[in-house]
Amino acid sequence: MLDIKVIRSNPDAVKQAMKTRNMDADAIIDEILEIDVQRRKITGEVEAKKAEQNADTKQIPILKKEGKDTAALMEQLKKLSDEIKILDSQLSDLEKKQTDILLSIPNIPSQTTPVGKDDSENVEIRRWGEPKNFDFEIKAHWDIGKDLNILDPETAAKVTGARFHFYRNLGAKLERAIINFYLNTHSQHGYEEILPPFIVNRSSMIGTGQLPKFEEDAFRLATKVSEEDYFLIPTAEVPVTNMYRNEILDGSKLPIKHCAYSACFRAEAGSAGRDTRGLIRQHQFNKVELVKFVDPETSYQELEELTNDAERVLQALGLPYRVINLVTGDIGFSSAKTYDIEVWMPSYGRYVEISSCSNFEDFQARRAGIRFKHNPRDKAQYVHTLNGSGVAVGRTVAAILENYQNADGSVTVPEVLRPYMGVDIIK
RNA sequence: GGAGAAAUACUCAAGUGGUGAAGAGGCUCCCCUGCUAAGGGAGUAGGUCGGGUAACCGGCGCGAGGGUUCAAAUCCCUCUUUCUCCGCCA
Repeated sequence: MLDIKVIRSNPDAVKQAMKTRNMDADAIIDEILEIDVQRRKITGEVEAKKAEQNADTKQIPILKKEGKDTAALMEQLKKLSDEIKILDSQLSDLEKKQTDILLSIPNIPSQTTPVGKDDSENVEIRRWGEPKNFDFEIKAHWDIGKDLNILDPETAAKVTGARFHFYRNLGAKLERAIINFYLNTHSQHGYEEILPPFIVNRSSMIGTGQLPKFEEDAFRLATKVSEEDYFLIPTAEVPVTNMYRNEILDGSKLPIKHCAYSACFRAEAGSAGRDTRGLIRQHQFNKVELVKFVDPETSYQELEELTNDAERVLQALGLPYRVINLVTGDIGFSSAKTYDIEVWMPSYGRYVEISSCSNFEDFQARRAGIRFKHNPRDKAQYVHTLNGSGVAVGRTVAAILENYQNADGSVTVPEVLRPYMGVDIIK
């Protein structure tokens, strides 16, 4: 959420920033400014009346004690009270409108995010590893998985529906090995491991920016567990970031770094027909997420380090990848700057996203109320939040099956995973 | 799922409709002291919103949201969480 004060003091800059996201927000910014003027005017009026009410109300017990008649004063105060009620309800309407609009405006891109229309203009930052040249006809991971009897989407289609998978045998074991390898690696590099709930309430979804705008992408539970709406998490970012919702953190504890495994659930509402085969685009997939809460002054340095931390596991697996800097027209709703890490996928003949590392600056922190103080007497200020996949597990399986496939249909297990798997080869 | 109790500041905790939400611990500062402890004194309701160049002024704020009332921590309703007991359960 943007700070209304920023919009108030610099509306043209905000409008311009939204244009770089391919969003014409001129009308909505003008509307919110008008609401803001109204809101502050009525706030002044109602607070003056409340001050008067408070002062006069205090007179009543004094007058009563003196044995004087309070009927006239009480009648007068009744009128004042009615006026306050009317103004209060106008005010809460305006506040709600203002908040609704603020929640629907995306973050302002960082100055270091390149301006560009769409993903075709994303800027490649670096590459690691060399895509392997195969001297046989390569197979896509879904065919490898089927032939080795380790991936079974057909049974999942019967049991659940499209875009779900059963993993079997060494496939299941490979997925589990990768999760363990990722968590072990990240927790050795200063990330405290978290195993979060996979269901969150509406406030948490708003806190990280999935709601109110993208409800159609989320799985909402139809069964009522409580009065609150419950959602399946689209990423561990949601529960882990919201761990500190409405808290004031001790500044000396920053940066706080967490890694978390979770299953992730996405409706993929707008992606019908895309990546329908294989593990690339599923309604449920596994991911290890990295989340950081940092001092605003260090957040861009922290983004570089977080990206490096995600890259580390791909390097250890020997999977070729590249890092790209997303342009303003391609970054996500809550992000100010995003690096995507794309892994080489032989069957696609190109790099495919396997991690997305973002600095949200104070956008999520303001929504979720996550602040810090260095000193108890300081004014609390918003932390900067960052997160990145470290990395997507299902896509890692796809990349391993394809990049490590052999002419005989078997798949070599990357060396770092062998202690977890107990085998060198899947055949 | 059933029954009961609770939620007030960093912690503990008093407060059954009325002018400033007690008190204690802790913390900060000061005094005393060669230093530390003990002792003495003062401060300490966070936070947020609005106004103001500022000092400051005002509103809100007792788990959350509504309601009653001139006035709500206090009365009523709904919800959330925690605890105790019963039932069920991996």
